[in-house]
Order: sequence, then structure tokens, then C-alpha cells
Amino acid sequence: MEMSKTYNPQEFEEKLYENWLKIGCFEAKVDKKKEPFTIVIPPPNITGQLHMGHALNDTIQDVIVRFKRMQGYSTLWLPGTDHASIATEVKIVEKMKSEGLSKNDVGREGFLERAWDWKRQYGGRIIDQLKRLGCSCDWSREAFTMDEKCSKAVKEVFVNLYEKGLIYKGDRIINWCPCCKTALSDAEVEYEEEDGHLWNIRYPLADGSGEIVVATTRPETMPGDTAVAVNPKDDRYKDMIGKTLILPLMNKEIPIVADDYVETDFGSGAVKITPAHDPNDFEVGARHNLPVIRIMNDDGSMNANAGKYVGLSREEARVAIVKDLEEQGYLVSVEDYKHNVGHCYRCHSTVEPLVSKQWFVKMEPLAKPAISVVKKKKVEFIPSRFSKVYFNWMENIKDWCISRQLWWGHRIPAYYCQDCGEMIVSKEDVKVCPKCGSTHIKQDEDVLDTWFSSALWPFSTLGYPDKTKDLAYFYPNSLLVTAYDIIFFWVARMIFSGIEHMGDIPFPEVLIHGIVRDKYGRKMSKSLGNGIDPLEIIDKYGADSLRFSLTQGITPGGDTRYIDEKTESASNFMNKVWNASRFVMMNMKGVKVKQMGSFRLTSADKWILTQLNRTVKEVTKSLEKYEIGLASAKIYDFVWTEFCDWYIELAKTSLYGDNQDKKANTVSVLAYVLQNILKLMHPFVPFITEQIYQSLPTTKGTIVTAQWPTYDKKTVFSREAAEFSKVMEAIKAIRNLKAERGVAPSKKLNIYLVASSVAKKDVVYIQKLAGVGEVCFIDDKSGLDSNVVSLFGGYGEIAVLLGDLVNFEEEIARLSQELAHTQSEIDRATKLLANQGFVAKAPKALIDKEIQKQADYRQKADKLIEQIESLKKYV
RNA sequence: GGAAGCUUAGCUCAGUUGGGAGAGCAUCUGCCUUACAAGCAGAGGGUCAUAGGUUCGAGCCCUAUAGCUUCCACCA
Repeated sequence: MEMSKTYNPQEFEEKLYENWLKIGCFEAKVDKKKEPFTIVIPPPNITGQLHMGHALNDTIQDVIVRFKRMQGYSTLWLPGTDHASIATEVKIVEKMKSEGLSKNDVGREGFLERAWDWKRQYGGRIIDQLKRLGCSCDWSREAFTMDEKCSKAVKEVFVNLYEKGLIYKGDRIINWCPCCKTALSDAEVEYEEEDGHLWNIRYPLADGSGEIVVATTRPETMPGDTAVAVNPKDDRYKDMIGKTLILPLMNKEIPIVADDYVETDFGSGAVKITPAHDPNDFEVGARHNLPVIRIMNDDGSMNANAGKYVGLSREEARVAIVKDLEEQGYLVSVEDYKHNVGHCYRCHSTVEPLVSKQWFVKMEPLAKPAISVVKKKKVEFIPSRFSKVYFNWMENIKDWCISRQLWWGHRIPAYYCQDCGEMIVSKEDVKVCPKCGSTHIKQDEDVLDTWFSSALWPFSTLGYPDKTKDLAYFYPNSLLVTAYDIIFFWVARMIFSGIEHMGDIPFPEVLIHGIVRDKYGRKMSKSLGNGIDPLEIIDKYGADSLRFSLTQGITPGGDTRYIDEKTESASNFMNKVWNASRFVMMNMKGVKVKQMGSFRLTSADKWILTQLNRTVKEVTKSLEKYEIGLASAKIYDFVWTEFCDWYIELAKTSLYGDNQDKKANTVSVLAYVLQNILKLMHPFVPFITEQIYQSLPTTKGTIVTAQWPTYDKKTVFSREAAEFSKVMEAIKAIRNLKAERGVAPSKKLNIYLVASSVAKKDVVYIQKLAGVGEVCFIDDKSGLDSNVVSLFGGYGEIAVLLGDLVNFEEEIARLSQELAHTQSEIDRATKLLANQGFVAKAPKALIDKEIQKQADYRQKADKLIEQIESLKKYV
């Protein structure tokens, strides 16, 4: 395959992806001879488009999955989408609203039809976007949380839990969204600080002997008050406990109860108790057997229990009640007050706590083993600090409200006999009442929390409850990759679900990453309008550039900012790799590439091969620890600096020479290193690496399943590489001198290498890369012309003939400065070595290194002094 | 109220067994050197938030303080 002259990802990315699908290289096989590596994708909601958070999450997963696949694991990355019950339903309702329709207009059946249409239309869009990003998912196993497989698992799990007594139905206080008109779990409520008021209200004693002032942020709930509570130890109210108060506006008697829940030092030390509309009050009410009076309808409006306020909205009722209290003299005072208010995580309406009949999962028995597996490190969070977050939640967990008053979702598999009232919970549809034989059966109207099915994702997607081969082979999964914001929603629930239903943890490791923020560090959100569409970035720069930029500088658990310049820099890197590859291939033309080990290597070859091995080792190590950011930095540095800037330039000495044999050797090394670079880079940037790999005449097949490079001792030459770095040091010193003295780069200078360790064969590199003309080796420079400038380093001494450009005074100044620096280094080393503690306790290798350095610097200092003295003659 | 994280070059961030501070971008200087000007070469720029402690040795470990961010809890 010929490579086009410029890097143009649009030309090949989609084509290559299609080919990958065609050859099926992402499809996982149950292969007992191989070790499996499994990741299930955090299923994106069918409601939305791919955002930067997905792009990061999926890039990280793809890097790991491709890496493991190349290492020879039987790798499964299982993709799919989430039906996102409430989120999708909200969107569909919105859409219907624009057509002037409501849920009731179309009915349950009609609504579900629309929902499935939606799924068909938008669910696919997200999948396409994942493909554009290059995700190497096994699409033959694509799942959907409401497909047949997953639905079967949901019913199985529900019935199992019910039969074990771990699912129950009951009247509890729950979070209610009056806008979505459904119950929410605790996790689905977001608290935000708001400026509110604290109303102090007078409640007179029924016997007329006084009054109690209570403080409330929510006067509209007053009609539901069934007591006032005080702390039993509070002397102010001790005598009033057991007496009754008149509930203002309602003209109703309510008791004064004593409860430890009340803080004596807040407000007046007396709290109005509204069991039906406050979680704490609900508890107090239960302890004191107080009536529970719901005063609101499902839409948040006041019901008949609210007396004259019936029909008003929550907000209107608050205004009316406050006004009445004021007029009737019950209002003592109003203070400004900041407090936290719960909001629905989907529609952001203010959540109303209220008592309602709902289904719950009993959490304590499930949480216990889930805590234990993390404590015992059978499941590890990376980084480990997130296990603390997990424990904090799990150890304080409350029962999970799983029923939702929605239509889009898994309908609860509970059935009610309309004749005898019997409730049947069953995996199969129920047609006949087992108790009375009636066929008057109605299924529960509610659906399950979306996260109920997500919790089963690691095994429902593999065939559970059937004992499939996939399930046996790919469960437990190997790793889960997710952002920290869904640890509670998802990770925690998968852990206890896996243990409960599969008898084993779902995965031994959880890799947590951060979220993608905008360039100012703000969260990307619709309301701020600062979201960036990854697809637009892909269109502009290509998927590889986006992927690479997302991996740069990331660390486990850390947030990252999306900055366009990062992508630009990544794109430049792609361009660099592209051009370097073109260069290699240009030189491969008509050359027979040889195997490593079949020819003599130059010192430059040995250096780059050694560096390659070092890079392979470090990148592999980093990836095994999921240090994606480190791995990507190491690759970047090796490819750009060491391979492109150094080795390719070094290679030109033989490529542009006449010796065909030498040229073939160099081309072979270039091709070898490039091939390995492509493999190292492939997990990060799959498209460009595949495109180049397939263009190389020396490779066969796809890079997707090529073998990951390993550290190869046969191509490690530590001593020679260290020697060669002195040649590089010499090149840098001469370049620096030329730049400082304003010598044109094209001007070739002649040099003397004085008592140098540089090998004769390496002189050519100095000439080519530093712009040097003739090079003479001498042992003693005493006979030299005065018009030279001396450079000192690991390479020995380089005397550069600068001719007229030498200014003796300047030269003495420069050398003196260097001498001062050298002297400070000697002092540092001397001081360190004189330190008894250091000599006694530091590792020997380090001490030896310091001794060596001290000697080297002393030698250098002697030479500098000598040189300065000899120059003084000319001043 | 509880917990966690962050504070390193002008900006964004790396720095993982404690052993002479790094990258990208930006800036300055020189180069169209036949892979790449989306480039090459060179340079400048940091008492690693502050104060203590441990250690022969601290950006890294410990303690305290300050500022920023986030999560959990929900005193009406």
C-alpha cells in the first residue's frame, strides 16, 4: 500500500474500521488454551450522543483492551447500551409535548412503541460514534439492557431476591419527583445549597398556658404536622411534654413529644413533625406512633388534607400559608437561611419527600459481603482511595427504592388477582390466580430503576441465568473502567449483585478515571453550553489525535481538561509518525530488509535498539498498571526525540552514502524499530498505526492481532549505548557553541578531538549532525593554533577551530563561568562524600557514582584552568 | 458536620519503591538541512503553597496552616 504524502486521517479511518469488522478481529473466542481478558462497557444511555466523558472512558478501555489482545489474551470487550428509563422517558415526553400529546393520550402501548422507535433511531447513533472512535468491541455480542437476554436476567434476579425476602413492598418515605411523577432512589437526588428562609411560627398550647415557637424552612407542610418534638433533656420544654398544641390554621390538636433527634441548640429547640413529608420526621413519627398525613398529590399540588389550600401548588401554598400565619399573628419572625435542597438528577425539579407504597431491596444483607470483598482486596479500586468512598456509602446504606412510576423500563414481575387480592411474583407471565383461579390478573404498573438492570450487566450480557460457555469463560470480568461519578449508582451495585447471583465478584479491579472538564476547569454541561462534541473533533483531527490527546497527562482518578491545543499537539505527533514512516518506506524501496542478528550493527543502531527495549519495558510495565498517561508520555518521547530527531538523522549518514550493504543494514534497523513503535502505539492510536503497518512491505495481516513487543536481551547493548551518548553529547555541545557564537548552521567547522573516547567510526555522526568539516584526533593540543575554542565533556575535549570568531576575553569569561559551575559540582560531591551518614547508609552504587562524578569534574576543572591560563597569554 | 483530592516553568499538567526538577503549549534566537516549516537546531524561565518534623538525603513520607475543587451527610 502506498502512503499518501500528507497525514489525512479522514482518508482511511473509517475504511480501516470496516475492514476490522469484516475480518472479525474484535470477536472474542472461548479458548481454553488462552487466558480471557474481559471488560464490559459502561453502557451509554440511548438518549444522548457521545460526549467527552464517553470518549475518555472508551479510549482508556480500548487502550487496555487492544494492549491485552496483542499480549495474547482472549480478549472480550462487550459493548451495549442502557435503556435509561427515566432519562429516555423524559425525552420522549418532551418530544410528544411538542406534538401536543401527553402520555395519557397515547397510552402505555403507544408510548412504548415510541420508546422503541427512539431506541432504534438513537441507540444506533451512539454505537456508530463508538466505532468512529475506534473502539475494538465485539459487536457480535452487543447487548441492550432491555433486550431479551437482559430482561430474562432481571426477572430471574427480582424473583430470587423476592423469594429470599430481600425485596419487599411497603409504605415508606421516598424521594418523589413531582415533575417526572416517579419515586427516586437516594442516589438519584442531588443536593444543592439554596438561599431560603427560616420561618419561626408560634404554636399555642391547647390549654392556653403558653406556646411553643417552631422553626421551619417549609411552612407549606404544616397541614401535615402531627406533632411537635422537643429534646427530652431540654429544660425549657420538660413540663410541656405530653401536652397538646393547636396547629395554627388547621385548628387541630397535636401532641408534644420528646425525641433525642431534636437538637437543643438549633432554633428554638422545638421541631414540627410532618411524618409524611420529611424523612427524619417519618422516623420520629414511627417511634411515637404518630399519624402520617400526606397533604400533596403526585404532581406536588396540595390535596384535600391541606384544607383550604387544596389545589394550590407547593409554591403557592407556601405563600398563602405564610400570609395567613402573618395575618393571624402566628408568625414570629423570618430569617434568611441557606440550606440544601434535593433535586431530581434528571429534570432538576425540587424533590418532594413523601410517603408512598414502593418496592425496595433490603440492602444490609447484600452490603455485608460486598464490603468484605473490597476489604479483603478481592476487588481493588485503582487508585485505592476510592475504596474509602465505597465503604462510606456501603456501610451507611439504606434500603434501595427500585420501583419507578414510569412506563419505559423493566415492568415489575408482580401480579395481582383482581378478585381475591393475591400477589404473585413470577418469572413467567401470570394468567390465572393460583389461589382463587380467577383470570382477572393485573401486572404491577411500575417499572424498575434503570440501575437495577445495569447492576447485572457483567453477567446478564453473558447469558445469565443460563449457564452459557461465555458466562463460564468470561465471568468474572477482568476489569471495570469508569469515572468516579457512578461508583454508587453502578459499581457498588454490580459488586453486590455479582456476589449474590453469581456467587463471585464481577471483577477483581476497578479502574477509576476522572471527568473531562472544559479549558477553564468547569464541568461540561448543557446549561453552561461548554460541552465539546468529540465527533466534531474527530471530523477535524481524526480519532487518533483525539484519543492520544485524551491519554496525555492523565492519571488514575484524576480529572483532565479538554484543550484544543492538546489535540493539535497530538495531531502534530501523528503527522510526525506519518512522515517518519514515509521516510523509512522511501528508503526501503529496492532494499532487501534483513533480520536482526544477521548483520553487524553500528553504534547508533545499538543505541536506538537499547532505547527501544527500555521503552518497551517501561511502556509495558505502565500499561500493566493502567498508567495510561505515563505510557503515552514514554512513547511520545521515544518516538519523537529518540527515533525521529536522533536516530533518523544518524541513519542518514549511511542512507545517503554509497555503501549499499551498510544502507541495507540501516534500513533494516529503521524498519525494525518502526514496526515496534507502531505496535507500542497501536492501543492508543489504532488507525494510523494500522494504516502504516499495512503499508510496510515487511508485515503481514493486521496489527490488531500482532504480537506485543517484548524486552529482547539480544538487542540490548547497555555499554555501547552509554558510550554512544557521549557522541551525542559532543554533537549537542558543538551545536550549542555554533548557535551561541552566531555561526551559520551550514558553516562547517573543523575540530580536534583531544584525548577523546569517541571512536573513529562515530566521527561521521559528529560531522553530519553538528555541521563539522574535518576531524583530527590528537593526544595533546599544545601545538595547536590559538584560534580554537575548547569544549569539555564526557567525550573528552573538543577543540573547535573558530578562527577570527574567537574573542579571547569572551572565551576566558565563558570558561571561567564553566569552571565556577564545575567547582560547585566538585564541592557538592565532596561535601556529600565527606558526610559520614551518607557514606555509611547510602547504597554503594550511588556512592560509587558520586566518586566517579567527583573525579570527572576534577579532571574537567584542571583542563578548564589550563585552558584559561593558556588564553591569558593572548589578552 | 465527615471525607478525599489538588497547590511544581507564563498556561495545562507529568513526576509510583525518597538519591542532582520534566513535557506540551507559549516566549526569544537562528535555519526552507532532499520524512515532516504541522518542521529542525539553540536558549531563557521553577527557594516544587507555607511552617515544622523524620532521614545521610524530601517535590515524594509525617504533622500543622492557608487557598481551591469534589464527594458524602442533611440541624427543622
